[in-house]
Amino acid sequence: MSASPTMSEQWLSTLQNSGYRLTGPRRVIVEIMAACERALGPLELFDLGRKEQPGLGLVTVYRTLEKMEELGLVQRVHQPNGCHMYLPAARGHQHLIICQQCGKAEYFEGEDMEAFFNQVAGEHGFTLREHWLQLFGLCANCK
Amino acid sequence: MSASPTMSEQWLSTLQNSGYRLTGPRRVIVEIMAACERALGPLELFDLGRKEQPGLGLVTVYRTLEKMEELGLVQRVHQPNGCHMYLPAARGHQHLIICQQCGKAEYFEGEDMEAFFNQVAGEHGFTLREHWLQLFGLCANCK
DNA sequence: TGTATAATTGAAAAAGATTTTCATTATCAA
DNA sequence: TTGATAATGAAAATCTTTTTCAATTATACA
Ligand SMILES: [Mn+2]
Ligand SMILES: [Mn+2]
Ligand SMILES: [Zn+2]
Ligand SMILES: [Zn+2]
Repeated sequence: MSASPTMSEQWLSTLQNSGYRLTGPRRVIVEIMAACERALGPLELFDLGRKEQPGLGLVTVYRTLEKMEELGLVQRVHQPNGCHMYLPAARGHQHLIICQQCGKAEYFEGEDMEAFFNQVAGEHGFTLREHWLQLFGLCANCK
Repeated sequence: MSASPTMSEQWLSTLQNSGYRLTGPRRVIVEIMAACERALGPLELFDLGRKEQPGLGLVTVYRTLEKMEELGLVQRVHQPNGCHMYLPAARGHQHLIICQQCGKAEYFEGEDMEAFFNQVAGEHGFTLREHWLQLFGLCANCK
């Protein structure tokens, strides 16, 4: 009777099945991100990771984020200042609402908008290839 | 019989009326941006500007963009890589559709969406303070 | 018209975020 | 157990943007 695999175990399997090796630093980073409810920047993740893995390098954080993004495990959050933060990826295509105070992030769907976006693009003679929608505000706790 | 003021003359007046001085470098940057139909990055703007004003410094480009943004003359375009580009600002709140090939940008309205965004925020317990919507694709020329 | 003052300029240095290089170490298939 | 090779972290390099600073210039006003 084995318990259902945790999120971080799933992510580690995904990495391994994709040909990546499982290492201490990688495990720590994956475990933190898989359990994360708010957007984290590379430096924040680095600081959290070092508590578990003192020798951890910031480069490894960047490299692991890159792989997790490539595998669709995490997704980038665009910040107004240009820096990026990361969140566990939503399944399917979803959009984000992010608390400007504490970083808490939640996903929402917007199927109805996709049609609207395509229509707008068509009216301007554009072929739509990508879109970005993020809402910013204050979460229930922070307001 | 004076002709109606050009866009760049208007922008220069706005700068002057806001207490900023009119200088050669500033004029050149304003003239390029006011006539621009595609999103420009600071370095591109710098290269264009140097043709008119050989001694121009990149710092002055950044500083002038900052002032034009503050006065609502230009608006930032967020790029996926984190860097910023700039466009003449739309009047009122509009959204952008940008060509990934040539940078051509057009505005579109989305009043109907604002209500939807507020509803989404409310459902998640958030108070909405800002939103970002940008569409990316290929313009008629580029596809 | 000069002149004083404060704004503006560009070079250079600094700051930050991210990426690259490289020698060493660790994983894992055989 | 071992060997090929992936992964690591330190350090250096990149790239964009900001700050500092001494010299120059626009502009209000005498
Ligand atoms: Mn969407
Ligand atoms: Mn941005
Ligand atoms: Zn919050
Ligand atoms: Zn185009």
